[in-house]
Amino acid sequence: MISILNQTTGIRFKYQAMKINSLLIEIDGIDKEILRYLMDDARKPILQIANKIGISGAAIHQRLKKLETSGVISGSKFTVNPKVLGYNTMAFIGVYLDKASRNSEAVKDLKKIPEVLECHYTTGNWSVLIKIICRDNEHLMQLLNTKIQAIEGVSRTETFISLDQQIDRQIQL
Amino acid sequence: MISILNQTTGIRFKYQAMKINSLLIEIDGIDKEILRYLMDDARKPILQIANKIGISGAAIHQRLKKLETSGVISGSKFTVNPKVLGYNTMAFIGVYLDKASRNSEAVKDLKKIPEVLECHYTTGNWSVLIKIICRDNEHLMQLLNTKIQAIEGVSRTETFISLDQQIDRQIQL
DNA sequence: ATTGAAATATGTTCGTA
DNA sequence: TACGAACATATTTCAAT
Repeated sequence: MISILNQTTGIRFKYQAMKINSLLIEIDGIDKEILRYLMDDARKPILQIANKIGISGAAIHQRLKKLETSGVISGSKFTVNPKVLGYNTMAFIGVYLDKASRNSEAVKDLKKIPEVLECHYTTGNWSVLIKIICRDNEHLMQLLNTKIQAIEGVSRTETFISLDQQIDRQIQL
Repeated sequence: MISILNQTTGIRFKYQAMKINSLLIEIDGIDKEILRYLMDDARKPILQIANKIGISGAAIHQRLKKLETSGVISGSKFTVNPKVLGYNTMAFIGVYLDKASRNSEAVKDLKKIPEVLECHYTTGNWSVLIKIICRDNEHLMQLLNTKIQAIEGVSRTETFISLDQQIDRQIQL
């Protein structure tokens, strides 16, 4: 067990140290290498990864199981290209709620809008910042006027259209 | 080949129709159902999906191939949980560039910062809006002071810390 | 933690409707 | 498009180190 000494007060925070230990998972270089392959392609065969890294497939399999049970891997997803389906306009919308306490109800309503991809409870002027995908500007306008502004407690919105997403990636290992 | 008749001019726009055809991919209900399963879990066995939907595995396989070659599916990814690795602070940063023409160089520099997950060229006050993942507030501060502000052309930034990501999903089919 | 080999499960192709 | 059966790959387990 690690304890941290506060230099000013002289008090050791053992509780704090324990909390940090229970949350933080350590992964080594081989784990990182395995994950780098699978973060790029979830269906990459274990044996191909094994050959590239130079350990057996069984070892990779065992490490992956550990990474799953420890929660490092939270799942796998097929990624769909919205543009091919006709969704060309991405936008960020800063939403003002007249009472911050309305947040949880507002989020429930936002979840019902399929075009809403992300919702963040943020510091700063807005109550929440949302990311949204629409077919075009007209669709975006309709959403703002008939869905977002219609949510109880929403007083005002500020919209930023993403003309080009220049970076899109996960955490780098 | 489809041609579109302009009622006013009487001219048929074959070229336009072809262009629309090449961009917009139509997918039917079965495709959507297959994708819904795989967007949730890229490693879900085809035969399990086949049983749930009520068609053969070979048919699913054939449809998936079509969805891949048409570009509807852009890949598959293992998703890593940043919190478990000690990355607890997500933030959005609005970046002002003193010249809009600096954008492409600035993006190159931003790509070199591993903590930057997204970068959007947006309408509105900022030149770009970036999404970033950090270990904690101190790490965020260091990044702002030593990496982001150090990029040539960056005049000012506005930071919004995400205290809680309440929605995180792909386009809904 | 790692291995190779065996056992099981899954993906892919192909002839046919 | 869809099917089922045959075939090819991938995964998981296991005994041993």
